[in-house]
Amino acid sequence: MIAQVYVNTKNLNIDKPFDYLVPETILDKIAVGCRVKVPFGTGNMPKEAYVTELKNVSSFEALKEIKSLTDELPVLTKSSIGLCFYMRERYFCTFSEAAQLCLPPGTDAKFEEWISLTHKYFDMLSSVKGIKQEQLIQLLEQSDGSAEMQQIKSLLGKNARASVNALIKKGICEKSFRDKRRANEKTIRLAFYCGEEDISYYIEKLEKNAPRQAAVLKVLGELGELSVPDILRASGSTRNAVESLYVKHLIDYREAEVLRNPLEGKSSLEPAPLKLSKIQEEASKTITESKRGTFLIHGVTGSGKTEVYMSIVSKAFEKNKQIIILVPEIALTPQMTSRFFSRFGKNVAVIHSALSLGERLDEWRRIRRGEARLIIGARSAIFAPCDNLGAIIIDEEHEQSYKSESSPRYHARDIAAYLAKEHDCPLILGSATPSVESYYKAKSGEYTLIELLERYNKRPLPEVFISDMRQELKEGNKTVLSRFLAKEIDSNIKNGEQTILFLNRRGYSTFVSCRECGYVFSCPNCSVSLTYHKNTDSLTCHYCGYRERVKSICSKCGGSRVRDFGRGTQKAQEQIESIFPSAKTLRMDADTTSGKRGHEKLLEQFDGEKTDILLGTQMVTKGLDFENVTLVGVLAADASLNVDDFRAQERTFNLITQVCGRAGRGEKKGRCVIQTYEPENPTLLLAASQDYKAFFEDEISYRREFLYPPFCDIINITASSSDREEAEKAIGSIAMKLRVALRGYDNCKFYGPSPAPVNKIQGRHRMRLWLKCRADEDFIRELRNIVYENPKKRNSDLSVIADINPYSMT
DNA sequence: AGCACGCCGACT
DNA sequence: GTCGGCGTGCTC
Repeated sequence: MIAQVYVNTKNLNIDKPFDYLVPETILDKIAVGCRVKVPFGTGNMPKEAYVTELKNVSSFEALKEIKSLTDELPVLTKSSIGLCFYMRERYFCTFSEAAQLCLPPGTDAKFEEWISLTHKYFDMLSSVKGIKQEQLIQLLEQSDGSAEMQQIKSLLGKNARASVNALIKKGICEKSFRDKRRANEKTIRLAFYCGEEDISYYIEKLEKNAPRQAAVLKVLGELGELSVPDILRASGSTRNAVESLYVKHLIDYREAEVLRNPLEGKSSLEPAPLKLSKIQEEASKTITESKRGTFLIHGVTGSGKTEVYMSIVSKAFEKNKQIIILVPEIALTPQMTSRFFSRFGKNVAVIHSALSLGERLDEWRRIRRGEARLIIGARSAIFAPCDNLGAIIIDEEHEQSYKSESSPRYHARDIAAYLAKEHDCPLILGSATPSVESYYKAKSGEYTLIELLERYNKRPLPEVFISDMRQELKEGNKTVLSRFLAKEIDSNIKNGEQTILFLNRRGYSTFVSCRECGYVFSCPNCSVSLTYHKNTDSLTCHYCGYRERVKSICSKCGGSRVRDFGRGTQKAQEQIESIFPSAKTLRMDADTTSGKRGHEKLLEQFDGEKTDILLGTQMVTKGLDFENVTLVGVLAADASLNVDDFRAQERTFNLITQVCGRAGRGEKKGRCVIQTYEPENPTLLLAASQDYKAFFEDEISYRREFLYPPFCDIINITASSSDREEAEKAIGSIAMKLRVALRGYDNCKFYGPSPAPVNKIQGRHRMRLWLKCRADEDFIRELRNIVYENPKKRNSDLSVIADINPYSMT
């Protein structure tokens, strides 16, 4: 038998099928989707590879043999193999880069090459020639006869391999390979009864003279296999007693894997019966009865989307199917997951960023075995190894976090669409503010639109006020708070109600500049302005981490009027604390929520302690649900409105909608204050009246007129290299070929090539070419050919990245 | 990528 | 002669 495999590599040159002979020993075990270890290349270096096909003939003659089988059972399902090929085409990545996302976490094999001295090396030393060979032998002698190839390379430099080979030929050295795995499944030793007679026979027999041993057997008889500590706890016996039973061959041990369930210890509550409103019931019915297709649930905050999801899950469970629910990482709070856990108990697998590698592996295995049937997780959970999907749900589908910003640059929505089609199951998108793309598809009939526009408890939406900050400035108010907002906060503090303030900036201020010449302190590596951090009194680059001390003298003109510009959360906190000295204020941003559970801890603090004001960045806009919050303030709506991006209006609308959703979730009515220097802006006005449909109509006509998604796809091609000329040359040749090749396509528009908005990151020069087009299969294939046939110099660090419908153009 | 092979100049 | 730098082609 012959196996066709793809090797584990990021290199496109070897990302193609290779054939290997299947050895007799694994003939009955090997299957498509298994990982194998194969000798690869002239050096026969061991490499991990994925079996994609089993066959009887090959067009190659000199086939090598597979070295060993890694998995007893296939790790890649048929469906994930198809998905990997799809991603390989669409996202310009290798098969194995795509496969990595589908595979059990932390189990990829890394191989080390070790060189050691042979037993008889001493007799051959006379044949050693040259300094390098002597150096190598010296190294090996000093390190107990063997060393890792990497170490040898760093000592001997480029021709290390030649010297090693020479010594191997002479019989002085030999090479071997060791493999390393990151997260092996944790195992535990279980004891079980293995006597010949019925267990009660021995219990009776031992009762008199060895009551401890009898007790052990009793426990094993009742509970089956147990770990030794568990036996001792349950029987009150001793280690000696257990050992004696082992010597008597009445018990034996076996290794078993331990599942570290992250939900362990959390109580499983008796689920309240699922009560659906008529509208919810109808929504759920529409979806479950039509069995396939894409559904967009436009559900305002508090309309009870979650109940609809639960009902869909229940129905899928009845048919023994699995379900994936994607939520933004930030929404994976215990608050939210415990609702699903209390209803579906041990069937739930939750995948979030705070899990350890081992915990992730355990969850993966539970899903693969079908023990976990409801999978809740962020973006990458879409790759959960389900072979029996009954539905995929993407909550808050407009969220940017569903787009991967590193290779493979996929969008979870696209992957979900592919999988839903493969498994012939429905895909459900849910949002209070659907992405313009999805809503357009729903309106044009490609998706089925389901509207849940009534708040569950008929509670009114918060009242929204707009504060004109120009007026404030004119009248001498230079603080971050308008007088109206300040008054509202004050009355909230007096009433013992809580306030959330949202500021779309991080750190102390955005940038530092000289007021005399206008010079902006920027990063020497990345050409972006540096951000001032007060706690370290330093300027930091948010791209590369570069840091410098703050200077009081301008480095360009020598002027002394160097000031920070804009207001960040730290500065706002200071001002707010001085305006309300008796109030308790908490700040929430990337700096204060770092570390495991940092985010969670902060929220507990806000909920539990008597905190008046929560001040923060993006994080405060999402998923927080506190009854006592009755006032929400957007300190600088302009900050997100004036970003150089065609989605700026959409983002601002979403943001304000979400922020407003935080107010008045309890009995009391909420208020929301939006501060801006542009109070007549239509997006702000529509956001204030919470009119999504009107906003959509505005936005879609703008997208149509200026040709933006959904009326086109955007493809971003970035060439970067530490050699600026090389990056320029590469992007230039791609541009030229693209222009020729795409002449036949309508509606293609080129922009560039030009330096990318951030034209240097970590010493690499970045050139950008982007285009508007229809990214269908043919187009992508053509693009793939052009991007990758680009001749690359041997020793260059040139990289060319293509990104379909990126969210960030930096 | 990582390796071998082959070609060329510098030096024991 | 031969060591070592570098360009080219191949990996089942």
